[in-house]
Amino acid sequence: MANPPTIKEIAAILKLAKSTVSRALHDHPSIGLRTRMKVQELARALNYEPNQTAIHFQQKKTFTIGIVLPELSEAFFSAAISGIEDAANQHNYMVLLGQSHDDAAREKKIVEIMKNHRVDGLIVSLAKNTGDYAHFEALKKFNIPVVFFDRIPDKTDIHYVACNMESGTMQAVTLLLEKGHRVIGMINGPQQLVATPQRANGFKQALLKKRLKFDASLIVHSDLTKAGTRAAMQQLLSNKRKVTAIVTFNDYVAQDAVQYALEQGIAVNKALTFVSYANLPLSSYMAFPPIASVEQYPYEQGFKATEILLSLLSQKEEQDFQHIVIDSRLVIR
Amino acid sequence: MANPPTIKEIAAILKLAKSTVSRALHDHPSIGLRTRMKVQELARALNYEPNQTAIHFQQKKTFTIGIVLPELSEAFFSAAISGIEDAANQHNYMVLLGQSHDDAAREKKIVEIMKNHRVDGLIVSLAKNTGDYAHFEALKKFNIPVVFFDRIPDKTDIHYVACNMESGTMQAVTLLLEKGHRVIGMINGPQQLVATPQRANGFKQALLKKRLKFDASLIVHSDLTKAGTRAAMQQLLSNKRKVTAIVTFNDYVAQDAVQYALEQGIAVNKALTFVSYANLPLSSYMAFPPIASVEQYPYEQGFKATEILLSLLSQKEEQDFQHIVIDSRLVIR
DNA sequence: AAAAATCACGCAACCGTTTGCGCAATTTTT
DNA sequence: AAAAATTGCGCAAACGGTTGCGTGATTTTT
Repeated sequence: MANPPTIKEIAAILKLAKSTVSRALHDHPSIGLRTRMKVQELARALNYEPNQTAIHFQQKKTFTIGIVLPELSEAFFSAAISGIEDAANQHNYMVLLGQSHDDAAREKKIVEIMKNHRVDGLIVSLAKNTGDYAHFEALKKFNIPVVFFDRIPDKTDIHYVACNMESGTMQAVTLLLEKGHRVIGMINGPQQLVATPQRANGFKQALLKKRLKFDASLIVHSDLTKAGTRAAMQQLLSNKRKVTAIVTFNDYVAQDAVQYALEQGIAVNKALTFVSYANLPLSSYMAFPPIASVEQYPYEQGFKATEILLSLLSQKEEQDFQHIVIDSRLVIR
Repeated sequence: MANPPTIKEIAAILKLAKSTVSRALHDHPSIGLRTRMKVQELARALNYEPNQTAIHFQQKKTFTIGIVLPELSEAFFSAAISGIEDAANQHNYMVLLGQSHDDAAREKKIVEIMKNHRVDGLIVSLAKNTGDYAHFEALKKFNIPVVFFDRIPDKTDIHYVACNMESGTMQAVTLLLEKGHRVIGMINGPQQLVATPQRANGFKQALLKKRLKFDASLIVHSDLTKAGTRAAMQQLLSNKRKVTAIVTFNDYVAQDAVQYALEQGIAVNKALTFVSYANLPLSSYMAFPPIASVEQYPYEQGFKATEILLSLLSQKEEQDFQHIVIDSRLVIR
């Protein structure tokens, strides 16, 4: 048939009311066993399937969650989305996708489109230049909960899942210290990312614990572009002290930093040792991989964020703001 | 407000009919300029946004395309999905996501859920054990077009986008021949994948062109697992002739093959040269990357598949089956 | 100035499903 | 056997838009 069968058609054939058919299909107790059976039988025979768009419209619920993140082709996010999709699927939710390409304006547009599509909730990892959260605030008024993960706003009146970079960073720096490094640099990320100060703190803590002085000039920042990272490297390598180890913001930064070092004729992981954060499950294939990486559990973050969102959706009342922090962990190669 | 403003509310405030408001918002010519302005002004003031679920229901169209593929965390597919999302977004379509995890049963379930959600069309890359296409046939009856990409069914009454491996393989083998290699092996993939014979053909063609004899024992097969690849390597290296170059099915296979070679004390890319297929955009970071890779254009495949799907959606009449073949191309490192 | 054409808007049905309420028929209670 | 409770089903409204058709008011034509 061109058009799928509807309840109305079933009702007409059986000479019943639409409402009766609807209830029969839902095993409503007020419908007699016989008619219930007849209806279900015919429905099966006709290959009837409820029109979800009608149901969504009527129930004001779409069983769809939107997910907005910077870049699907980044390994970290593709792992996260995998976790999101798995969790959603377990609860029979669908996943609507949108990538911001790290552009705040596009992120805003996507959020609005998703709002109009009436997603039940949103899972978001911020674009790196998102500074204004108005488009997310607006969702609260429409009763669309948002759960952030990884790249989260620096606020407390939100739900989020994140990985605490402090512990992992401490472990990383401690490892380097134990290996004898005394002048350790860090290429940190943009200031507006929450993870940036966390890394800096972990860095300082590790030094503090060993009663070593912290030298602020050893932490430089990259905007995560190749050029930004190269500039950061240049800055670090021109430090008056000789840097023998570097902690990079993530594996992409590590990539570019290592490349720069090689160009300068530096023996990577010998004269200059690298430690990074495992955005990439594939970093093990790098030609000069960092000697250790801080695992950030993208799949788990996505999965957990989705579970929180779904629980928010099932409770009618406002819930307390959920702040789930997964501890990062150093993985030594 | 708890509830978004509706057309009905605007109509009530302005003491107009719903229909008038609707038309005014759409700049329908039969509405006077003054009322049109007034309506649009109020709509803006109230922050009115049409309820898409209502529109979808009414128009029997959701402006959503479903996408079903094996594994989001595989680099190839995550690049493809990126292309799909970009193309869809350009046309104001949304993307519903589902991963089959290479399980035919799950694939079928996802397709059905998407059908019920009334996606306008579907983009699919098959699970590797999908042998039955009934769940896709069923969609035709519901007027939901499907475009396959990369992992496509072996049929002609479908739309698809794929990458022809023959040309790239020829280029790869030709490169090796020009470098002086005379005993070239190939680790090919499972027989049921369409791309497998294509690779074999490209291999033979390249030899033929140089008037060289083809030795069937130099093509071995892997089931794409690590063990399968190692067995294949063993088989190749025990050939009575000394293999000096190997073409591997993809970068994962290359990974395992290279590892095996290193274990055997073979100087990779010196005593034994590797060429592969770039499923991984990140293969450039491998410790011993193949000297060249056949690019398969996942982003472009996804993008093109989406464009085809959208064009199918815009034409009311049945269209001829689209078979787009993108030529693979050798990329030398 | 009367007839015709045009303009600007309202009425009502429709998309498919759910659900509160009402009511007749049947069964149970006194 | 009459009253009360229960059972099984139908009626109709509602969700928020879109659209064909009708109609009164205004403008144009002759």
